[in-house]
Amino acid sequence: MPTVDDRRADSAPPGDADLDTRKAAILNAVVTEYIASAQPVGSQHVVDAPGVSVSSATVRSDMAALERDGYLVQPHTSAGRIPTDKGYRFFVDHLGGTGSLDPGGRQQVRQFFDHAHGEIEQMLERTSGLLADLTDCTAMVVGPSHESAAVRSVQLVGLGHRMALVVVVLADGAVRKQTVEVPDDVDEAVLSEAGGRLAAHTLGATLAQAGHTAAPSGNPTVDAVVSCGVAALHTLGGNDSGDQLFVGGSSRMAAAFDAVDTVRSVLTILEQQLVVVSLLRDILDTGLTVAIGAEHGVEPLASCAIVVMPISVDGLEAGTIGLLGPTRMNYPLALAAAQVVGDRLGERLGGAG
Amino acid sequence: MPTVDDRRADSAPPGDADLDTRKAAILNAVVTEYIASAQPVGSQHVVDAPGVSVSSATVRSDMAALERDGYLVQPHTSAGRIPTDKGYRFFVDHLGGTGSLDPGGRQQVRQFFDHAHGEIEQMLERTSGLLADLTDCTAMVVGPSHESAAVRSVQLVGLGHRMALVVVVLADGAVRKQTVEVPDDVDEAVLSEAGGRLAAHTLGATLAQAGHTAAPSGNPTVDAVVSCGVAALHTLGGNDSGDQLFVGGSSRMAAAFDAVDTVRSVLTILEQQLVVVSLLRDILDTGLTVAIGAEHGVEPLASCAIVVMPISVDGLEAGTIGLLGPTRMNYPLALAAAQVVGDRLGERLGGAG
DNA sequence: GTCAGCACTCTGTAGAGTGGAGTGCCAGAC
DNA sequence: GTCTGGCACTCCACTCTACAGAGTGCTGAC
Repeated sequence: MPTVDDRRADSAPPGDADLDTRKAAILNAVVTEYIASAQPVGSQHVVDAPGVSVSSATVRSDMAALERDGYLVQPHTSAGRIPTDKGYRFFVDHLGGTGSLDPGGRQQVRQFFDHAHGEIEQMLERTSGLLADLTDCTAMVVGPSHESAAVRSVQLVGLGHRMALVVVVLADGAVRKQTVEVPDDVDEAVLSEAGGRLAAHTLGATLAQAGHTAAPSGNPTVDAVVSCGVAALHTLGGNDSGDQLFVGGSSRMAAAFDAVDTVRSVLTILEQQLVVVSLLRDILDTGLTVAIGAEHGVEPLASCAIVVMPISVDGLEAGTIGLLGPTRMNYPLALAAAQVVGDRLGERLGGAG
Repeated sequence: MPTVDDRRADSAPPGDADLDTRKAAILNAVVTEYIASAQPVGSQHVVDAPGVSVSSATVRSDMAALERDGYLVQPHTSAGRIPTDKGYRFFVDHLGGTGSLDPGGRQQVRQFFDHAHGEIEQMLERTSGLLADLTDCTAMVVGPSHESAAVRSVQLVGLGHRMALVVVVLADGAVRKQTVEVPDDVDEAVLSEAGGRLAAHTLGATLAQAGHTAAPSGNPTVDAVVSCGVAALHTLGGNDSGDQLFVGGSSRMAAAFDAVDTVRSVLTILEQQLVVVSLLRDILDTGLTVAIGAEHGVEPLASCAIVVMPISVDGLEAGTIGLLGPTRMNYPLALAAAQVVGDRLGERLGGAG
């Protein structure tokens, strides 16, 4: 009597990559319908899908095969099927993959970038809102890293009360500041002189490259202020590891799940900037555009999928876009939106910096 | 036969203000237990509370009176009671009102401010996290408004590609920047000259006061750059209405409610900076410290309460702290935490600016 | 004014019954 | 070999009933 194992051995080798055309069509239909309805999909619902011109009985047997191969699961016997992570993966890689934005969405993107103005931070913040609106996902936008930007200007501004501000402008237009305490007897002239020396010391290098000491002047007061400034620059250089993250539409996560516990744990992750930024980076580094379910390895996000898209300016990476949703998110839409918005954002950043 | 209305007329005038001592003790006990358990409180649970040395039957009759007067409600006949907004209001105003932070919390606050460093924005951001940790509420921190801060320094920095950056330092240490497009033939010398003229034009005034035109120099190129700069300053002045808002611990809202719909609508509000900032402002303006349920008039937050606390530096208001939780939030704890953290933050901002 | 006792009400849960959606398998048709 | 209609089966979701438990309001006595 043939066992289940025998039967599996009979079928196509489990090395996947290609399902036969009809199975692929069925998987496609199941994923599409499940994304839309969030309900397990039965064989009857699949019968009318394009590429599936067979009866429900045949669909059932194909679905059973898809389940054996790990693309689908049944929540319980005699229920419809829902896609596994592997099923979504196949869908993204070989089927509905990328779609395109509907005309309304394209219009929205065009309007946004036509009217976008203001500084980069503000624009990134609003972009996260736009993406969330377009896709109904939570959007994450990581700004360009300033690590490699050269220092364009260093200035010391007195604030009174023995406090002064070191203001650094980087070549990409980013501004960094750091408050420093200066000796009592410092006047504008000393600040200005010290500022000049700081500038001479740092200009053209990156913040991280700025040395720890500066050449002494004749004036001990100036030297004291300069060394405060150098210390401040160093602090700024050290802090700069943390790229800027803008999260938009976190309320969408509450709409995506009906278990309030899931919502809470996902939100907890989103509050940790460092975790989010390095998560997006990790996904990009593994060469993926979409990380589904357990693929990204962050346990509380096991029921989520993440779409990432680098923002490139003149061929260089200048930030990242991320979209977070349930594993049954609308991948074609999310990919299209991330692509379009990422491109436009890249052009824009290139034009402005 | 006496009607319900007759009975109400018999009891103390509904002008509230004072309940008799035992009723107040009972209300206190109900609120306290409901805050802790989130379950309707029955007469039996109240019997042992301090100030209530009567039998459950008597408690029941008092609770019925409290219900008639609008302090308590029953979710259904034969259930325990839960406090109404009016009940919480009485609790906050006349009963458990303010408490004090437990030693662990006080320690946490001390440590936080001992180790806090970095720029103000970073500190406010982290403060929102601290408050969320202390109170298990979502914390909102509004930074000082820079509207009235005088301009300390204006600088023009070239970025290449016909772009330049106007960098403004305000007396309170805030830095504002705005990218401007400048004519093609501008070199460092022109930028520097134009920067000097901009500074002379603006120094000492607030951004909003900065005039629209500057005195002409002899050099038309410089004048062109200066007028770009003036326009940029004006833009900056206009943008500054939006105070900075930092929201921490929004995941706590998911833990506070079990209806995922409520969570979603509250999160949606939290995403709208403008709404949140003006909400906090409105509450402060009406002279309240706590807004409970419908009191603040924002419908989606009807099941929430908000604790607000101004941050004052040298007697002047320099920001706001807000705590958002369910109406059954721990008011004594929230008030104490807001008070302590607000005070420490005020001292700190005073010392640094 | 307070209290013990009692009848009453309502919820939450467990168990039984039922309809429906969906499956797996099989024998027969192409 | 592949596909199909038919059929028996499974399990969920829903409804209904019964019942224990928590809590109340009322009443008559102190």
